[in-house]
Amino acid sequence: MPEDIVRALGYLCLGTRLRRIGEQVQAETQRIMERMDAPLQAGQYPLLAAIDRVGPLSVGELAETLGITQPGVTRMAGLLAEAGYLTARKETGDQRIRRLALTEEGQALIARSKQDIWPLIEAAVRNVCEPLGGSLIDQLDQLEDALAEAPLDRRARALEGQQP
Amino acid sequence: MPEDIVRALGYLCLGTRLRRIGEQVQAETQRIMERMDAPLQAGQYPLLAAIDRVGPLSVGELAETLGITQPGVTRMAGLLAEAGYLTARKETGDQRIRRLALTEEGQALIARSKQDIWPLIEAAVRNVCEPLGGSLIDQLDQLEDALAEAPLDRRARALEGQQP
DNA sequence: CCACGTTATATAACGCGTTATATTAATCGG
DNA sequence: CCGATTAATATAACGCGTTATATAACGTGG
Repeated sequence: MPEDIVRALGYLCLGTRLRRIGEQVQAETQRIMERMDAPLQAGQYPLLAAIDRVGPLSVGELAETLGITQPGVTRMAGLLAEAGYLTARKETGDQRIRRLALTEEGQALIARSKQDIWPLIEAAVRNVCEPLGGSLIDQLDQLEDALAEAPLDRRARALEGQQP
Repeated sequence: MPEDIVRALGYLCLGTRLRRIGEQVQAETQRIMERMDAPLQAGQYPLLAAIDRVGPLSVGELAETLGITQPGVTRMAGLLAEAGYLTARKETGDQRIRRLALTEEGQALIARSKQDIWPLIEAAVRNVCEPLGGSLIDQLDQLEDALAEAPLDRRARALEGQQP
């Protein structure tokens, strides 16, 4: 079995490595959500959660809140609107601004997620992260090892039932 | 200024967040490399570095070593070959295997990178990471704050000259 | 009051990862 | 020794981020 070069290069490949671990975590999160019949991609929930938390937001405000660029928000919001979870209406006063709000289905989806799905995901991620200690690189090492030993969806399954 | 929802959601958005930080780190690394006239994308160097380290590798071996999927390697290797840094020749014996080796230019690029570029990048990343302490989430918080205060390329500029 | 700069959003093209599937070479069992 | 299975790579299509640029609405100064 060949060595993991990205891990071996350490600080030099930190960006590549964070992305790689992030993709892994997100893919495993996705598997948990599919098992819970969540209809969206894992990365789409933060947009809905932001609106749920502070009320209708513009495209630009969402970009800031989510930490991604404006074209990314425009596209993601388009998909969520098409799927029926978001509506847009032009701001009265400033017609440039499109204010995005949750539809009934959007609100229902968030309610269900908060109730049944997010606690499970958070417990699984917490479960894999909490034993970690030491420096960031050490912790990422340990995180990857821990994920290899037991992926999140397996941990989620093990934790089911003992959640509130 | 709206709150950062991905940060606020904590463990629930760990995957999204690691990807986001990884993209940021890689983009800043890219800026350092451009300033040093490095001809490639930051993410392409691990492939070359792997071959430099252990000699010519097959597509499958590279996928394992890099921790990405085989189609990703096929494409990246195609681009690097087109750019003149890699050559492929069929394995004598097993004609299915394409063994990838560095060209003269590839070797020269790696030599220059090892000499002038990688130490600078590693110093910059180490500079931003070493002050971090505490749990993984805390460390990622601090990492993002530290990057916001001074991006890697600025740190690299400050560190230039005092590198070996 | 309107031409011009600014702001908000949209569109286009690309980077780099993924999954699913096709293609070709090797191997194995009857 | 040939047909079926397995293994290695390639191709296609998509996800989700980016940068660069276009469009449309707002505000302002000559």
